[in-house]
Amino acid sequence: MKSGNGSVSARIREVVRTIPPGRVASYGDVAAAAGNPRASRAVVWALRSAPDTDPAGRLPWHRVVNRAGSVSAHEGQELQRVLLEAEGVEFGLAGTIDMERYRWRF
DNA sequence: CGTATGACGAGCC
DNA sequence: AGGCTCGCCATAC
Repeated sequence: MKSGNGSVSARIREVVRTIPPGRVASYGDVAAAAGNPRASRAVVWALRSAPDTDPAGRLPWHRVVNRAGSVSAHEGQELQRVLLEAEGVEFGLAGTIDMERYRWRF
């Protein structure tokens, strides 16, 4: 089954949808908002599997970065960065985001 | 139930 | 700074 709804993964996706444009959140933040501050890997799994399960759900996965404020996407890191910059998120020379400034507070 | 996967996080060297 | 190990979690098979 699609890992279905009602599951933690579904909850994670909802949390991610809560992140407004121009804001970012770390995997750990999303996990915490979903109920488990240590389930960052569950978030990875959820986002890793979600795209195909919610083509219409448009999950703003690009707003989720690692704690260091850098893009860890397995692919499409450029796309992720472009999308974020388009929303107003600035990247440092090291390719990192100022989490203190753009981190979304749930 | 045991093993493997995954875009993490924190710690250690 | 860069790289590796271990811990945590949810899901799939």
